[in-house]
Amino acid sequence: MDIKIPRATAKRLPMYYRYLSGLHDAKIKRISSSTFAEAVQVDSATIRRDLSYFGALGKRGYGYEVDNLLDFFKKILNQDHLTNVALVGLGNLGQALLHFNFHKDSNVRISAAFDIHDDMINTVQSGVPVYDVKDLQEQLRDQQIEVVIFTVPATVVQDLCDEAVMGGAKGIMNFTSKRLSVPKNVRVQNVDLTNELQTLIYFIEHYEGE
Amino acid sequence: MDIKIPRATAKRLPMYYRYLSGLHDAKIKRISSSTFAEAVQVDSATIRRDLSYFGALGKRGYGYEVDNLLDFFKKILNQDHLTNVALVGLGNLGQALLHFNFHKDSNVRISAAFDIHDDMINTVQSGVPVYDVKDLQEQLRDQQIEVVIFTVPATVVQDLCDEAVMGGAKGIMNFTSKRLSVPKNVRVQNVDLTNELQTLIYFIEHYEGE
DNA sequence: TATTAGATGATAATATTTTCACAAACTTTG
DNA sequence: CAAAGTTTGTGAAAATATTATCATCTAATA
Repeated sequence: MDIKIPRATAKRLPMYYRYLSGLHDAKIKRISSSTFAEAVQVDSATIRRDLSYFGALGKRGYGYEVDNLLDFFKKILNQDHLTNVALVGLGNLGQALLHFNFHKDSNVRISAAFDIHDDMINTVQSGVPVYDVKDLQEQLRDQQIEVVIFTVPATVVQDLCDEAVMGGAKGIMNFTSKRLSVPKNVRVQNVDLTNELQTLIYFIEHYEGE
Repeated sequence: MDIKIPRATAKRLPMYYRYLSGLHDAKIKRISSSTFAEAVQVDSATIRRDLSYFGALGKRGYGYEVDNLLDFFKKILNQDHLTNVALVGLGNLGQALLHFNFHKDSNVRISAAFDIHDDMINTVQSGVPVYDVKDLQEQLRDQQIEVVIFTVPATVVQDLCDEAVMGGAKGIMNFTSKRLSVPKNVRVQNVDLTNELQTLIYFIEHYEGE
């Protein structure tokens, strides 16, 4: 279970998992890498390669057993237990994420929210308790939350991030454009929407037809 | 201006632009690749390499002139004119994006929104007119919009995407977990939040300390 | 049971991206 | 103006990631 697989592969795993879930729900029992490939828009050779890092999961001349694969991914992706995460910043985006049902097919749940505004603090929004952002460190520690999502202004995110790390955070999802500096045992995932959009536009202009 | 630069580089450009904007506002005149590197968390050699694809933009023994670089990036990233985009689906996430001010420092503006609900259609939300999603193709064509953001349920996104493409869309930003199939002259950028979060959790569990 | 079509797993070949390391070129200073 | 100190730009090497190929192996069928 401690195999080191390429990052690029790791990034594709949740997508694979998602698709397999769908197949399972549709009661489809087997899948070939080429069919799989078409659905998730990844080359079939890449899929076989990705899966083979974990050992021989498929049968030659047959394909992959959906339920097998799914069980396997469940363990690999920690989908067999619930992961609680904290959400810091209840502006527009924060609110949207709060409503957004991660739990649905991902076993990830926002279990605590933080904000700076008095009228929010100590209320319950979409079933999630809202705490004062001042108590971030303390609450993370008490609730043993290791994953934190930041939807706050870029100007304050580094300070809050430092707090979170002191509270024991191991994973940060950063929606601001500020790049965070963290100890190297902490992982940051940046989701910069403006960035993505600009990249998209750049590609349209400069890589036309490819 | 038609130099083919690596994709990996292209993805970093908006981030560079953003950081340079900040420097400009702070009236900082010069920047070295190593300082730059620390701020955006990219190796300095990578930055120098990235910039060098566009020619010799820096001065040896001195660094890069902020305003020079910025002007350059403005052109490269089409920041010298406004790009209008359409937003399809005004659920939680859609609403959040509508409020979200892309325009602020990016010259990208949501100029049309689409939804299926009667009570939304023909209203103006956050200054943006909302149309019936039935008219997607027609409106995109009329308004010459080439970039479309989808924040709709995964079950309908492919159909709407087909409509958009017929309406002339060249770039799609897809917030669903469904991978879209499009003609190859159309570019898709996937932003799958569940995916990102699961990847983050995977990395925390399996790549501890690195 | 023998045969064949189909599909994986493994390996090899490419392609891409990052990093290293240093000469060349510039700035600054005395 | 010369020497000392910086910093770029880039060739070469290393690290990552993708794609192609093919020798098996399985399932199905006659």
